[in-house]
Amino acid sequence: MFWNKSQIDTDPDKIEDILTRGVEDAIVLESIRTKLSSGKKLRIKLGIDPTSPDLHLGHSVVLRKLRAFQDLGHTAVLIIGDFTAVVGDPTGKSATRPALSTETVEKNMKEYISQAGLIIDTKKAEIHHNSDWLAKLPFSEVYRLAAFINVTQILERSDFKNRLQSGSSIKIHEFFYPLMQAYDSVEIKADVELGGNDQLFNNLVGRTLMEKLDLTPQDVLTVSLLEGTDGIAKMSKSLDNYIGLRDKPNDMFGKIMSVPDSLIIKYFNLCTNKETSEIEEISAKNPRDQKIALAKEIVSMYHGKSVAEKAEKNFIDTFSKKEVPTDIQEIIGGGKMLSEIFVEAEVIQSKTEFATLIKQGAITNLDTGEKPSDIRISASPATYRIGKHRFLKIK
RNA sequence: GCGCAGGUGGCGGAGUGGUCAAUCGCAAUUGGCUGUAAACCAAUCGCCCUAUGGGCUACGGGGGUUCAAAUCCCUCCCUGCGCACCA
Repeated sequence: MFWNKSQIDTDPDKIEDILTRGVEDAIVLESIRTKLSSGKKLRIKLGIDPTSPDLHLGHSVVLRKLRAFQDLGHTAVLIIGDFTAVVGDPTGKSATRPALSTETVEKNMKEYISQAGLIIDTKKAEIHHNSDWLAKLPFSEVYRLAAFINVTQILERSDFKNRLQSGSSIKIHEFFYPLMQAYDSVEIKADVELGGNDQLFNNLVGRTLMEKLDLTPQDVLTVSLLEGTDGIAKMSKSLDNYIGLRDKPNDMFGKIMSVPDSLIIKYFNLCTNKETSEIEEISAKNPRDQKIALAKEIVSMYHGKSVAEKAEKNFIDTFSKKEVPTDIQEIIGGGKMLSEIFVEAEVIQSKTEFATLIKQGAITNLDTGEKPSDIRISASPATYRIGKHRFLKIK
């Protein structure tokens, strides 16, 4: 057996799946196909933005794509953009992004890698910090490289274009962002670079730069961006429309159920391993059942099958049958005011909120079925429901 | 350095001496409808209290004028734009 060959899986079906599922752009498609079929071990680059440590399903899309390459035996090369994070990536932003401290970056990265481990095999991946080479690059070299990149092209990017038109500032260092990212590709000799579709431009600069430096230009494969639970904007923590990979099973299940119907199939395609045929089968069902299948599938992926089944049961009992969930947060009453206990348990923000909720009839004592109307009632042992999905058991 | 325009609640963005805890939109919360979807209707949306009322804190920071300031003055910090400097 020729171990150096046999390590790479060149199954045409798997290759087609990689090239199509969730893929937005493949440049150059034929080239990637050829590379994948060649049996050569490829270096697949993914740049990581170390600004936020919490991964969500949005991040999972590209990581899953990377995993697919790993499964065929290729090398995942993660580039931690520690150097670039200090600069601030202008992509998609309407304003200059603030720089991060190196300590924050390091802390974020540790967490990031640990969470990415839920999807890719981080032990087999090559991990680099781009400060390793970017920080050492002499200015003369930077200057030389900069001559390969055309500002007119960069200005075509809508984010820059908008800022230019509205008269807001664009700093020179922001122009360097694509260049730096491109240089990463040069440095690690990437065969294929992955990214979200919003990164297409940056990734293509990598191609250009490699070509100019007489390297084989990398190919670029971008995946679709995933909308968040609001169904409108790209999933992101700052918009609070995200489903975190580390979310508690019940939360995860609930959040997925709150995703608009129109996105169910997209979620299936981008976030799960379900076969296309299976997805088609599911799409024939009514939306609620589709979504339950989706939620169950995703929760299984991150928490295991049995936990997912429990989450499903919890969901159906609590919301469909309107029963009381089984695993409710518990707290000792100790004769305090109910409002105090609620604040203490962090199910509400303030006593003022408590008063509002009481007024609105949002609080129910599930043991007696009563809705307290007095703000100043004491916390006797009982189970309370606050609004639709907050529960607290007082002992 | 000079000039101009700004810094208001999670965001956008009104308000330019009292009627401002601050119009409005988005987001959020709650109730209704429901599939914890969407859409729609209604209400709420600084904090605290001895609670259809009262108090406190808040409009970049600090100080001042005034019976009274988010609103006027001084000062500092920050952001953007223009000019100058430099080349």
